[in-house]
Amino acid sequence: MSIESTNFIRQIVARDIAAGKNDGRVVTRFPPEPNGYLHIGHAKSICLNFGIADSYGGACNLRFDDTNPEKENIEYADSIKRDVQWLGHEWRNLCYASGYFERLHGFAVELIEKGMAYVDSLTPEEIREHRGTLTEPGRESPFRDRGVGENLDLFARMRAGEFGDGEHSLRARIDMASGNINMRDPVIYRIRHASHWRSGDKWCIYPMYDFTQCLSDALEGVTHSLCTLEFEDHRPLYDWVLDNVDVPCHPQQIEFGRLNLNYTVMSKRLLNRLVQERYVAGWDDPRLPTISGLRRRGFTPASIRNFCERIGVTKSDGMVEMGVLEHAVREDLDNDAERRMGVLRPLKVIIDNYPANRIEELVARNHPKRPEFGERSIPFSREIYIERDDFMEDPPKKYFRLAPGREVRLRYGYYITCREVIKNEAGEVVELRCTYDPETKGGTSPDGRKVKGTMHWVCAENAVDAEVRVYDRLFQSANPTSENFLNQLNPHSLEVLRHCKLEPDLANAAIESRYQLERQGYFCIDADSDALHPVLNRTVTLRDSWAKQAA
RNA sequence: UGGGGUGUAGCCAAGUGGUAAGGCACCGGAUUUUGAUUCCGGUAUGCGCAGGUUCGAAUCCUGCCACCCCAGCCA
Repeated sequence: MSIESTNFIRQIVARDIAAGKNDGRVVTRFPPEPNGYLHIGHAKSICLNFGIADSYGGACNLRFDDTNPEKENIEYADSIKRDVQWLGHEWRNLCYASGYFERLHGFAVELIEKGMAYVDSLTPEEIREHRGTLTEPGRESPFRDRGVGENLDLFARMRAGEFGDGEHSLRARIDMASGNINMRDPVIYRIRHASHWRSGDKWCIYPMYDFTQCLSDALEGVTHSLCTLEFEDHRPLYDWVLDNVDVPCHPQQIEFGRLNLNYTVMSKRLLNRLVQERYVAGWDDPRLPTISGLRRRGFTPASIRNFCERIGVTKSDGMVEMGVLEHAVREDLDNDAERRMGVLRPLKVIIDNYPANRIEELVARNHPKRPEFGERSIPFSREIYIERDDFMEDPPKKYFRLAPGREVRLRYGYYITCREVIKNEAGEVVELRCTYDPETKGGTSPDGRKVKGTMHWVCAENAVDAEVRVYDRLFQSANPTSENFLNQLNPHSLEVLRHCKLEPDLANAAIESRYQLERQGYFCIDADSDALHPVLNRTVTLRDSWAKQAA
């Protein structure tokens, strides 16, 4: 059920193909920096880039934009590859900006030779002072007019390691008076005596983003270089570099709005803090909007792809409601997940007129609408568990679950009627005594009498004891800001339920397999499970019009 | 007082001069052994605001307003 939308970027690509631009080729790339884990916002970019390549017979590269050795590492790079693949995409080439370091250096030399770049010996602070402000032009560096020979010599010595970090930098010679601050002689190389996760200690000068991105794109023959809105005013620089150096092609940068999702944060910096400072259990904490977190939570790749398709791609920066993502998983899992029964907050029910030693097997469908999913048998006996919420001693109007004297249907089981309520000394209901109607096996009565409620249940004797982790939004605020986000954490974002009772079939469920627990929601078997003790994550609840009505 | 963007329903989003698609959410109703799913129906006399052009404007013009991004040797 994948919808292929059109959007302004696809229109540009289609138009370019029709016009014969780039000989009709389409090459895109997804260029993450390996300094953190991917999140749902990256998924939007991944789906866009790979999706366009797919539908126009092109190719998409995965390229690590690894020009800042101090922040990057291989763990991040590995996680990125894993996540892209899990989402279901295949890159044509696996590339690294660091793989272009030698050629990038050559382009820098070319710029110097043309008098379009110079070695500046101002300190970082002085450079900042010279840059001017948003409303005032910058001032030229006293080193701006150094001769080509001197620049070449200094740049060579920068590379050779003769200088310390920050002593010199290489700057593009553009326009210190430009209204666009990115054009005020941007630094394109800096000295950093740091070892790089791929190139080791080979380099002590590293190219900056603006110099690297456009040239990497050109070297890979990228036709459409898609990035987010904040790079819009870098585009003149992107084009300047490509226009002034001898490259095989000139990719077109196109910007789109990044994804914002309410009740969560998407910034890598903030996510990193949540992980490093232990507000969550790791990058794959199911409460996080990271790909690995969503995966552990039970989201499917298809649901994420459909979500990305549905929210569209535009230049307006909007805030998408979490409900859209939730709808996407429900839709996918409703179709694909097998059904089981499980009781999260058990209440014991004893069926007085059912023989004490008898256990019978009842037949349940694994999916209400897909017979090919088959059937399973579930045990039934005198003692069962039902959900505490499914009983009320003094029910409100329109409540059609169990109550004193009421008859309900046990799904795939019998009709039972509540005869007696057993309480402890504190007055809490601890047990129900019921009777069943032997004529209603399977859930229908020969006399055709109607019962309003159908409830899930689990046979007490054979139930599997499980831990279930139920999640709520990580933040209480729809739009947590970087200043207040720690204060906005939702203290109830994780609730661990122990001694939940599942039907026996679930004892052997595979890690990462997904089920619908009928009437409750979709759940995913967590990696913390062991043979005796499954752990489930609740991905999302079912829609619940009763909860809405009761509230 | 600089530069670059964006404004269509509660949220996303089509629309490219011919009379406001679709999705999510929401509200009705039907079916239902999951209060689920599914199915039907409803929800902008209105497109940031004000003028103008035109037989006709969300689309073109003018002026305003609001919001977002930019002053890392981060990406």
